[in-house]
Amino acid sequence: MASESDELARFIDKVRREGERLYRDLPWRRTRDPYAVWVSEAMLQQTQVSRVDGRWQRWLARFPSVEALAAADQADVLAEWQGLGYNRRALALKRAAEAVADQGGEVPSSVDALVKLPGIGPATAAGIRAFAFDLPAVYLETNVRTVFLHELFPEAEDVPDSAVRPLVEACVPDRDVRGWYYALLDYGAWLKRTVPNPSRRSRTHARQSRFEGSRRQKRAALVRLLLEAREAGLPGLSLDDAVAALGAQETGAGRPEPAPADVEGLLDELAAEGFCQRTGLFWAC
DNA sequence: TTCCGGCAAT
DNA sequence: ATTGCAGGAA
Repeated sequence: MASESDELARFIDKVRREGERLYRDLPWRRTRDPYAVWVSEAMLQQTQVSRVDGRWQRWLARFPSVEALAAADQADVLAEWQGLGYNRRALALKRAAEAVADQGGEVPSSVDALVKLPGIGPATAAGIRAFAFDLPAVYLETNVRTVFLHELFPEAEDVPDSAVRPLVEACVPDRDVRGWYYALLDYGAWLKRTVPNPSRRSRTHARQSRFEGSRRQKRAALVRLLLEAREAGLPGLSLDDAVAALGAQETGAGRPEPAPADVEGLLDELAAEGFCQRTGLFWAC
């Protein structure tokens, strides 16, 4: 009689086989340097492998260690991040590096210590544990979720992570945690190109609001303007220049130009988040 | 729950 | 024009 553990054992065998068949020799799999692995995890949050490849190498060449990143100018860090998206991740990574450097420079390996660092949540903490330290971890992210839903919840809809997580936990191997999760990631990534995205049946799955014309797009444009002003040797970005640039962007796209007060509000929010500092009618990073 | 970037594939 | 991405924080 087929027990639940038999089903799980067959599942594990299949994932191992598929993982071997579909193995991706990604650059960040060729290092065990915790900092380098951490940077890869941070970059890969909501960002495709194809875009991180190249940028990860360039980042490590420029900021080769926790100490180097901690000592770097934040604006340089932000500039190096451009194109990866979600600028907050760069700020969090920089701040976390400063915290780790203050604590002696060793990247922690416990989930508790990792999650205390800005920008590191349960998934990233588990990724660092598994890939850098080869330690047991419950790594539940989109590719892993895809595999479990496809294999173990083939018909279910609106599946909560609370139903998936115990299974992920039950599958954590005694040895080669790293290889197990590589297999899950590679099989999951392949599944999404092969069958209708199983992750869509997760309760976690959410559609994102439209980017074009969004507030998000304006924020990103302002960050670029701040970096350009700095690059040009200016004391900062003036409200007038920001209003003009954003106005041109919006008008060119057939949208109404934002009011100066709105642009000022966006800049002040960026300042409050630590992207820049305000002095009078100038914002500098 | 909502917000946060940017891009390639479709 | 839509989709989804090795998620985290407020």
